[in-house]
Amino acid sequence: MEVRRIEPCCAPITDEALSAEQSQELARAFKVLSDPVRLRLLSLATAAPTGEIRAADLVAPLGRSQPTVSHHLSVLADAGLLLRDQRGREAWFRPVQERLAVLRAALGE
Amino acid sequence: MEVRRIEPCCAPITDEALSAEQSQELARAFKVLSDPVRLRLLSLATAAPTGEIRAADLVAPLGRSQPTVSHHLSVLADAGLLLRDQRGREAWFRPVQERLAVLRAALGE
DNA sequence: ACCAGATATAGACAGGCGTCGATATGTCGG
DNA sequence: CCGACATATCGACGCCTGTCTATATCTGGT
Repeated sequence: MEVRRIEPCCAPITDEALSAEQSQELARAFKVLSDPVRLRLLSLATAAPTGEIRAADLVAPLGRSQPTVSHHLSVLADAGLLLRDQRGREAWFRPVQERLAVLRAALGE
Repeated sequence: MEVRRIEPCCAPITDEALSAEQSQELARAFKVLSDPVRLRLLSLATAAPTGEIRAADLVAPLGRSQPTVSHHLSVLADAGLLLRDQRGREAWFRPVQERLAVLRAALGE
């Protein structure tokens, strides 16, 4: 999907007009959030009691195949929204609040 | 694109896990923001001195055809992010801050 | 009435993306 | 070592979406 790490790129879109490059970068970021599976993964990671989730535990609740879940986790990790922690053969993920904050800030206020 | 009016649908994704339906609705909303042309239209509307923009004035700056611009304006209007004001043969648009606030709230805090 | 301007609609095309099954890679336990 | 488990990668398929040209619709002025 051509995912890039989400970085602060511009003033809130309520403040001033975006350049072509800025709008492209922001659009890429929002595209990461534009899939229901990824949003659920993100919310499940945040809602987890321990603050982290294991990839294998997500396949059943999401009703998607293991490769599909793995794919979406990679997209979220590439964007910096999830931090991957490999422990032996298991992959654990925890959310990175600062990345979400970047997008929230881009929406104004 | 199956665009629906953006409405408050759920607690911030930082607070609790999303249901399948909630994640689908949120994903639809973010999909509207996942295109650079639409983000620019939105920011141009907000940055306009008078607080509104005319469709015809957006074709040249965006470098897209008139039908393409018209299409994206419709998507934004269907989502409720822009309010359409038809004046004779001209179409004027003004941003609706509350819709953006809904998405900002969904990102937490 | 007519013409020019502004916008919307229709249809077509290409590229992108989510999804899957099959398979590879890597890891732990016995 | 070897088998079971966890995850990643590959290749393919189908749908969705952004884009265009061409055309229709509507409005305002002359």
